[in-house]
Amino acid sequence: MPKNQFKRGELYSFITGKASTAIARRLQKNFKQAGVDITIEQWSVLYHLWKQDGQSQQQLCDATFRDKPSITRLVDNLEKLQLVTRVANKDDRRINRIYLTQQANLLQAQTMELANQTLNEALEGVSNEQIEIAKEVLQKVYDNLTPSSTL
Amino acid sequence: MPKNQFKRGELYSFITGKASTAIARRLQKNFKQAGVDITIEQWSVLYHLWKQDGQSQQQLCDATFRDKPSITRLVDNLEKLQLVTRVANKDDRRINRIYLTQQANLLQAQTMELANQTLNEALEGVSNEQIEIAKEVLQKVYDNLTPSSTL
DNA sequence: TTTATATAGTTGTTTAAACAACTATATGCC
DNA sequence: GGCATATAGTTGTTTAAACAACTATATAAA
Repeated sequence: MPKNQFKRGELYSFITGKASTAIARRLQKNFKQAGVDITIEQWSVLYHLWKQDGQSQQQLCDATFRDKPSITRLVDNLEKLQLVTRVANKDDRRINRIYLTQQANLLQAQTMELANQTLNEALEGVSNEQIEIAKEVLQKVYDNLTPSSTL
Repeated sequence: MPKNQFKRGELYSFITGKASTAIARRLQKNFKQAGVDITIEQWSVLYHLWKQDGQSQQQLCDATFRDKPSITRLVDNLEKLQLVTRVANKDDRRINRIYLTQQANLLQAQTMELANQTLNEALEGVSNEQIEIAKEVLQKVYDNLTPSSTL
């Protein structure tokens, strides 16, 4: 018999990612209420730059699980908002390094707090043990489906 | 102390839904390989119509967790593909009922099989107990963040 | 040095999401 | 009946994702 046979109805929510969609919508709403006028996708790029500034666009692709055109355009929009700057690399002129502006750094504490708050809203009533298992499952799913793990 | 304090790094994957994105991409790829030329979003509408045909657009909004403009345009595109038809309701002329075409019904068995197969790829090596807990957590997150549960 | 190949990033096109503003129909109240 | 309000659906606009095709630079091989 097949390893995992899904009862109808179970299948759908796993595929559509209703939960993560709900989290993203709530976070966007919380940003808006706080007067933070950036998209969640833009924030996700800033998030990785706060972890390490000056990453190349390719590094941001890997970090954010997006393709190169998506990052090109997100960086375009972040540049228009004066939150990052592209700096051409001297040694390898194919590479742009992306640096945060002062304006972007002003957003860090506030938005990280909003993200934490949003996750607390989302996970209200869920035990740490359950969260731990859910995270493991989601990580395993990701690893199962992401080519780099099979190379 | 706060109920759930997230270590940095844990936060990100929950918000971005990397796992569900990965599943959607794999399903799209599996559709393409099988010569099924529809998007996952279009499929998600068909999925709910296969469960119950003739739903109104509003019912499809609720079922697919999308807003009305999104459903309007998905139905537009599904109509262009001749997979559904809009039928104006006699009693209440505001309502369109959406009906599957024969062509759409031909896709049901194949795409449901591809979806099951994709989930099996995704959940390889994950126990049923873990899956059960992950599902509970995701459902709880959804309920926590979805207004209807608070009304 | 020339040529092939790989890597970094950009551009074009289609589909979809989010949000606001809109039209049309129905319902409830006076 | 006439008016306010709610509901169903559409349209416009911006942002983003996916995919293919492209340019520019670097590396490796001949």
